[in-house]
Amino acid sequence: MNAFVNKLCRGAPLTEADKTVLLDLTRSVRRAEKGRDIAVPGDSSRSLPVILRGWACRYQVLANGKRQIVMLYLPGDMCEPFGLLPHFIDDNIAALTPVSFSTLSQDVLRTWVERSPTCKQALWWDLLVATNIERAQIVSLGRRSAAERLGHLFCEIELRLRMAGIPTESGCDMPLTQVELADLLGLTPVHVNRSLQDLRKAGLISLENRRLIIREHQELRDLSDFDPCYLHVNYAQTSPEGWPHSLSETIDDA
Amino acid sequence: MNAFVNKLCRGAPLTEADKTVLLDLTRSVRRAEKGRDIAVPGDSSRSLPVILRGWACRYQVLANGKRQIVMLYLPGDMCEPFGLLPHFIDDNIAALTPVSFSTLSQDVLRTWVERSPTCKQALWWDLLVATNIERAQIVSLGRRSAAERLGHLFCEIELRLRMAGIPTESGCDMPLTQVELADLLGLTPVHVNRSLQDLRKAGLISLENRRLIIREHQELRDLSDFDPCYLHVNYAQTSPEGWPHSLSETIDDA
DNA sequence: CGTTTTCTTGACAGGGATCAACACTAGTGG
DNA sequence: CCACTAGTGTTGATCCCTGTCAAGAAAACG
Repeated sequence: MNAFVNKLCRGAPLTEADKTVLLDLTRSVRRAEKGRDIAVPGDSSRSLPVILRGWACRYQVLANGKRQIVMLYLPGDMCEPFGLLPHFIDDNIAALTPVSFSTLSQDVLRTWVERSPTCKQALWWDLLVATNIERAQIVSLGRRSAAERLGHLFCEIELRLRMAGIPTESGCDMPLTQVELADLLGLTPVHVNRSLQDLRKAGLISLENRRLIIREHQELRDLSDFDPCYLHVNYAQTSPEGWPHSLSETIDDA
Repeated sequence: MNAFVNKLCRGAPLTEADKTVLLDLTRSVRRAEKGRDIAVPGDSSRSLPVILRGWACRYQVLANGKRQIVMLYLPGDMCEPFGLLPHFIDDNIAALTPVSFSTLSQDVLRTWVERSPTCKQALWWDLLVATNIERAQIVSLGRRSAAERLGHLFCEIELRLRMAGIPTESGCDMPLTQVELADLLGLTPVHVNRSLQDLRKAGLISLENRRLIIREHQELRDLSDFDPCYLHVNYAQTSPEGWPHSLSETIDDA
C-alpha cells in the first residue's frame, strides 16, 4: 500500500485486483533530489510521473524572471491527468524535496482501466479533484489576502496529506521555504514571513522546523473561507452513481 | 458547422461522420438571458453544457461576497470537461451575454467516442487546452500587473474566438463590463478602468461600444508575456502521434 | 567552523483598493 | 416623446496592503 493507492481509494471502492495492478505499476521507483526537474517542457506525456514520497510542483517562469507555482504535488499525486492524449508537457515539474516517484506507463494503465470500472472511476475522480484544486487556487490568488491564502493552503495541504494516508493529528511536514510559499501564493517572501507571523500571533498555527501544526482548525477555516467540499474526500461513498460502500476508514470532519 | 465543431477541428482531423454526430448532438438549442445561471452547484454533470453563441463563465462567490470568475466560456466551449465521471457541479455557470447552448448527452457522446479515435483525440485536446487556460489564469493572477493581465486576456480571447471560427481581423466583440473584467482578473472595477486607459493611451488597443481592436499585436504580446503555445491552436497538425494533415485553414501567426 | 541558505526586521515606495461623485447610456413606462 | 431609473464608465482623493531594498540574525550544511 502506498500513497498513490491510498489516495485513489478515496475516489472509488477499488478491488483487490485494482490495488495489485496499481501497486505493480508503481513498483519501480526513481528518485530526484531537491530542486531537480522531474519533467521539463517538451517531454512526452506517454509516461505519467506519480509522486510516492516527497513534494513536487509544476511551475512557469515569466520573461521578467518571476516564477509562479501552478500546482503542488503531494505524495500520491499524478503530475499529469490520467489518460490525457499524447502531448508535450508545457510546464516544468520540479522536486521541492527529495522525491521518490514512478512513471506509470500510460498504455498499461489505460488497458487496465478498460477492464475495471472502479479503477476508471478512481482516476476520473483524481482528475476532478486536481481540477478543483487549481480552480481554488485561482480564487485564492484573485480574491484572498495574503493571510487568507496561507490559511487556505494549510487547510488544503493537511487534508490532502490525510487523503494520501499520511497522519496529521500531531501536525504535518511543511517543507516549503518562504520563497516557495511566495511563488505558490503570488506573494513576496518578505510578505509571506509577516503574514505567517500574524497567523502565529493569532494562535491559529504553529510552524517551525518545517513542521506545521494547525492549532485552531475551525478558526483557520473561517478566516480563510476554506470549504473542503471541493476535494471530494469521500467521493467513493457519496458519488451520484451510488457505488457500493466498502471503505472502512473515512475522513469524518471533512 | 457551428462553433463547437469548428473548435474541435483544431484538435484532430475530424471525419465527416464525426462532424455529423457532433452537429446532431448540438441540434437542440436552449437559450439563457444575460445574467441567468446555466448551471448551479449541485447540478448533475450527466449533460454537458456547450456554448454555441454568446459568452458565459464559471464563478465562485466567497463568504465575504467577493466574486471570482474562474473560467470564461466562449462560443464552442464545453462547460464541463468531456467524459468526466458523474459528479455534482461545484461552481456556478452563468451567461454573461444572451447565450445559445446545447446540453450534450454524456452517454451518447461517450458511445460515439469509443468508435471514433479522431473524435476522442479532439475531446482530449479540448480538455488539455481548457486546463492550460486555467493554469495561465493562475500565472496571470499570481505574477502579472493589472495592465498585463488585461493584455494577456485580450490576446487569449482573440485567439480563442478565431479557433471557434469567429473572424477577428477587424476586431472582435468584447461584451464584458468592467465589473466582469475585474471579477475575472482579480481586480477592482475602478482599477480596470484606469488600466484600460493606459493600454489605450499606449496605442495598443481600442475598446469602445463593446468592440475590441488590438492595434499592436506584437507589442501587446510582449507587454503581457503572451505565448500562444498553451492554446495548442494547430494541434491537429502537430500532435506527437503524427496524425494525417488534413485541415485546410490554419491560424498561422500563432 | 566558515559558507550558504533561509528567516527576520526596518524603512520606504507603489500598485491597487476604497470611497464618493458625476456623466453617460440604455431601457422603461407614462 | 420625454422623464425616470438602473447600470455602466470615468475621475479624483485618499488609504493600505503588499512590494522593494537592504541588512542583520539564525539555521542548515559541508
